[in-house]
Amino acid sequence: MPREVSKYPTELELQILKILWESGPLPVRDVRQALAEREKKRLAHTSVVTTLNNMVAKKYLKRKAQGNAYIFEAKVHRDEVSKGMVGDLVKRVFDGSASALMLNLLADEEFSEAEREELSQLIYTYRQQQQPGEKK
Amino acid sequence: MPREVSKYPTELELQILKILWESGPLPVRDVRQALAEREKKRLAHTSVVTTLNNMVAKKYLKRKAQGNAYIFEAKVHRDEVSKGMVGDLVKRVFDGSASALMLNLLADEEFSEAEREELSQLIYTYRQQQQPGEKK
DNA sequence: GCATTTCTTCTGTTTAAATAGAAGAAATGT
DNA sequence: ACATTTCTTCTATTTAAACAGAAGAAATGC
Repeated sequence: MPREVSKYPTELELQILKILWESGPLPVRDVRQALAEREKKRLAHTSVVTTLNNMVAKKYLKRKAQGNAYIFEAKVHRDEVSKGMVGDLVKRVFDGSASALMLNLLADEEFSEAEREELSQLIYTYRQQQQPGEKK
Repeated sequence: MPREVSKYPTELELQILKILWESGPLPVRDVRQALAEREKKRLAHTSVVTTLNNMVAKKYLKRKAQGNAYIFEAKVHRDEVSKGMVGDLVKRVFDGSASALMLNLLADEEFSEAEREELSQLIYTYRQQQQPGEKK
């Protein structure tokens, strides 16, 4: 059995998703240009087309005709993708423990004092949202 | 240009690393058995061998002769790998913002009240370690 | 009117990863 | 002694992903 289809976007797919999340529906040439400018990724026009069509097949994008060409638009939301990818990492690397990931982040990442302040604030915020006995 | 070698362990490689991190140096058959038991992954003996040797080539593992066979041992530490993979995710998905990942985690993951308590504690702990003016 | 540009669809190449079989060396049981 | 088990090394197969070129339709410049 060979490599299976990845459940989450690949590197290039993610770069394209980011472009479309930020700059709405775009035709191929604009996606290509954004890849060149923002990711320093210089691809042939047809390479971008192929990838975009693959992404439509994978349901990451939808496309609609505009004049004689197509424009492509993200069909998945940024938050679902992030959530899925983080969840996957938590499962695979930290055996399902989100706290373990937190710990790793706190220990390794360089947070400024301001950021640490913000983070503990956030924890309190989310804590208060979760009332005792609340379901779902 | 085709797929490039991933800088971080693939799924199977990670499963093997976890086995070796926890159960020290092991011969092929024990790795194979652990994959079957713990990951429900039932591979031919030679498949495991091939992967282990690839991992030696990638410097993830080292092997040494024991009697007529080899035993394999993790050469990379769990923390470096976790750190690398988390850092990669932060960079690719959250454009380098670890706080954005934190926010995502807090918003999406189901933390218990006790875990939230523990997390805010952790933030304080790490904050205190970082003295003003401290370098590195 | 025709050359040029602009798209699209189809086909093709290359490599990593996943997986495994064949062949052979060496130790082992009886 | 020799069949069997146990390892190893080498070679092979399959597919996804990352590209990109060829061919053709259709709009556009002048």
